[in-house]
Amino acid sequence: MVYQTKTGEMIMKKQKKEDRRVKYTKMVLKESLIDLLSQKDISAITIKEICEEADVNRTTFYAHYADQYDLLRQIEDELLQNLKAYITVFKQKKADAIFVDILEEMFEYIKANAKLCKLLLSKEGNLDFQKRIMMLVYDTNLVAKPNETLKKGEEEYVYSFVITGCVGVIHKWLEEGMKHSSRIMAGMIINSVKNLPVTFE
Amino acid sequence: MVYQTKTGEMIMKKQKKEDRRVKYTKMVLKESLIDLLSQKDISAITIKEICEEADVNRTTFYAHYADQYDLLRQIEDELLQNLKAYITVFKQKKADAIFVDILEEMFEYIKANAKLCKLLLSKEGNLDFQKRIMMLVYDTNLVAKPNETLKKGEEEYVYSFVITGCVGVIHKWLEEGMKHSSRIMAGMIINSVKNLPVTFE
DNA sequence: TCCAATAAACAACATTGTGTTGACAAATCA
DNA sequence: TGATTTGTCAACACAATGTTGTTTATTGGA
Repeated sequence: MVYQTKTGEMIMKKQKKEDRRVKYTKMVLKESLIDLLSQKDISAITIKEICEEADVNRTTFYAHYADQYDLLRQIEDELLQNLKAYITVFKQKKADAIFVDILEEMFEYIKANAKLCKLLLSKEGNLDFQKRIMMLVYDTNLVAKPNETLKKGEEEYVYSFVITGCVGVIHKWLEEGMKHSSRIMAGMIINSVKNLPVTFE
Repeated sequence: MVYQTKTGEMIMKKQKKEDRRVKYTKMVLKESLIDLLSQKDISAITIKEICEEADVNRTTFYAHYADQYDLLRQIEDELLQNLKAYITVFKQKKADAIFVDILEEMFEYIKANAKLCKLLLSKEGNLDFQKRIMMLVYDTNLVAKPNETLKKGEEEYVYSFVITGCVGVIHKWLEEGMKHSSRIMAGMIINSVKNLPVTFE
């Protein structure tokens, strides 16, 4: 058996091993769904449609995804993973970055992927995606050090408040065509939360 | 023609005129969908299923709703309208109610409808519903008087921040089985927002 | 480079859900 | 009661679904 090595290696191999055809297929299917999503709700999109637009056989679709929702989920995954990687790289490159810098960078990334982000956060969007953004923020330790004045158990609620609040602001920013700069938006959030019983970074 | 009167009267009549049979049909269909929603995602629920569970002919379903999503939307509508009415009545009954009282009452209402609220805010839930809750909060003037220290345009973002933040807190509260009392939750939100550049009531 | 193993893509299939139609029965309300 | 509305049912054509076995492309080792 080739794969009887360390888990890490296995995963590495699996990633590299993706067939050119598979790569292409997945790419066009993703593009097709994103395109259709800008026209109508995911529930109104059929697999037949996605495949016709992508010029891929329907059977091929089923070989990779269970349904439209599964495909969307993987699109979301990709975006979130890329964002995470982007922030990680930024943190390494600029070790002295403070919270506002990282937030600004986050807004920049969202801006660069505005079309997709807007779709995923649109009114037809899924609450699960919002939750996963929250988990990401949580994981990357953007929000930290709950104030000691808080009772135990309360801090979790303040976290929820802040993170969902941030998502709401991002959403509004996208909807209004990103009129303000990333720096201004980052500053606005800092300003909103600076008096909350949590501190950052 | 009977209905050639003032628009107001027409609507009144239309509302009152709902047939008992129609009422029953709509009721069982709503119950059926809510029941199915606790088992699986709305996208996996077929109209056939809903009708079988409700023991209603599929044709009858189509007489009232376009699809599952339309039915769900109307369930949401009903919940939001009832909440709005509930708060309005409370405000009239207790004219000296301050913000924390109204918030508490809101949590009480959500608690009384916990099963449905939880479903609608679950990870499969729709962002549109969240947005409509926000509109409701906005309409009932729960959040008011933006601080004059804010630049124009910024206040809107703080609104978004606060309201989505609140929804996040409600969500977490429901998910964790409503361990804290409504009063405590209301206090927690007040505590979170009291230092924000907005005031309440 | 070539060959064999592997996996992807495809066309055709039966199945299922959809949404609509028209005829009929039951319930409503004035 | 009698006119009207609404629900029911059977049947319909249609479209989307998910699975079958077969063909074709890619990869990695000799």
